[in-house]
Amino acid sequence: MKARKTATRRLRAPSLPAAALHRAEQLCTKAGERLTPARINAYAELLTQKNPISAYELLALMEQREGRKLAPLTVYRQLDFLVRVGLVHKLTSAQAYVACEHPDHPHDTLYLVCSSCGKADELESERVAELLSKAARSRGFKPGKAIVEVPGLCQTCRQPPDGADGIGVAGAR
Amino acid sequence: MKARKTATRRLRAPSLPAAALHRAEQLCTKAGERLTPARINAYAELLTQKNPISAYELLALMEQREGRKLAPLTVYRQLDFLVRVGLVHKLTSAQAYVACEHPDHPHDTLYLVCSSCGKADELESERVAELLSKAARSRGFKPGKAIVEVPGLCQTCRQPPDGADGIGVAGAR
DNA sequence: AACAATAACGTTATAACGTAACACTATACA
DNA sequence: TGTATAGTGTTACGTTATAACGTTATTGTT
Repeated sequence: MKARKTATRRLRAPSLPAAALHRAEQLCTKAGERLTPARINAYAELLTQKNPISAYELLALMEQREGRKLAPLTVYRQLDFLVRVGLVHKLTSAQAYVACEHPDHPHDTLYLVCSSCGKADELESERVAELLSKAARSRGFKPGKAIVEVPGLCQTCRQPPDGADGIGVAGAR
Repeated sequence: MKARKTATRRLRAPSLPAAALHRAEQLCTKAGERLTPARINAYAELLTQKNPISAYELLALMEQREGRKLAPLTVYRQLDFLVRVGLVHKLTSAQAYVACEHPDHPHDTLYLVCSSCGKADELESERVAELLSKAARSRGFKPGKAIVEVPGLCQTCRQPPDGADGIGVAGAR
C-alpha cells in the first residue's frame, strides 16, 4: 500500500476566502459583534464542508486542524455566534450545522435535507416567509425567523448510478 | 399547612377520551399498526399536557402514573410510534413532543412556538405545503412531510398582565 | 498610557437527549 | 397449534448540550 498523502497530522488553518472574510466582517460590524480568530477558524472549517456536520464533528475537525484538544463548549459557543450573526444555519431536525449560502441579509432557515446522503439545499422563498409571518401576526404572535426543513430524497439519491443499491451512505445524517 | 391532595403517589392511567381513542384506532388500522395499551397510555399522558413536553418529562409522568421505573427507550419507542402514525408531532427545535390537534389526515408539522411560555399553536396551511412541495419537486427532490416551526412570542406573553415582568416562565422550553 | 467595563475564551464537570443489543412476550395468521 | 412478526423490558452506552467559574483579550474612557 502506498503512503497516504494526508495522514492525521496537524494541518494549517483553512484560509477563509477573502470575499467571505470581508462579508463576514461587514456582517459582524453591523451587528456589533466581534469576529475573532477562533470564530474565523470555526467558520472556515464549516465552509470546507459540503454537507451539514454535527457540533462534535466540527470539534474533531478543529482539533485535528489545531493539533490540540478542545472542549465541546468552545465549539458550541462559536456555533452560537455564527448562527446569531447569520453566517451559519442550524438544521434542528438533523442536529447539524451548515454555512449559509447567502448570508448578506437575514432570512429564515429553509432547506431540503436528503435523508440518504445528508446533503442540504438551501432555498429562498419570500412567499413562504410572508405566509408564515402573516399567519403568525393574525394570531397575535410575534414571529422570529422561521425554521423550515423538508426531509426527503435528493435527485442523486433517487437516481442511483449503476451498481448502487439504494442503501444509505455510511455517515449520512 | 394542609395536607396536599395530590402528592407524588401513584395515579391511575389517564382515560383517553372515547372519541380520541376511536380516532386513534381507526388511524392505526388504516396504517396497519397496533394500538397497544402501553401506546395508549403514552398518548393519553401527552393529551393531558397543555404544552409540548420532552421525552424525559413524559418518561417522568409515566413513571409516576404507573408507579415504577421505565427505561427511556420505552418512551422513545412509543413516541416514534405516535409520530409515525400521525397522532403526535415532534418539535425538533424544542426537542419536545405534542399531540396533534387534527390527526385525521396526515400533514406537515407546522407550529408557532412561544419562546417565553413554551406554548405551541398548530396551524394548517395548504398553501405553505404546496409551495414547499413544488419548490422541492422542481429541484428533483422527493419531499417528505415538512417541518415548519416559527419561534416567537405568543399574544399572552406579549401583553403581560399587571404584575408580570416579561421574564420567561420557569420550565418554559 | 492606565483604568474599568465588558466580551470572549479555557477548563472541568455534568445534565439532557437518544440508541444498540439482546432476551422475552404477545399477537396474527397459516 | 405452530411459526413468523411486532412489541416490550433491561442493561449499557453514545451523542448532544450546558453550568459554573476563573482567566484573557478588547473596547471605551479618563
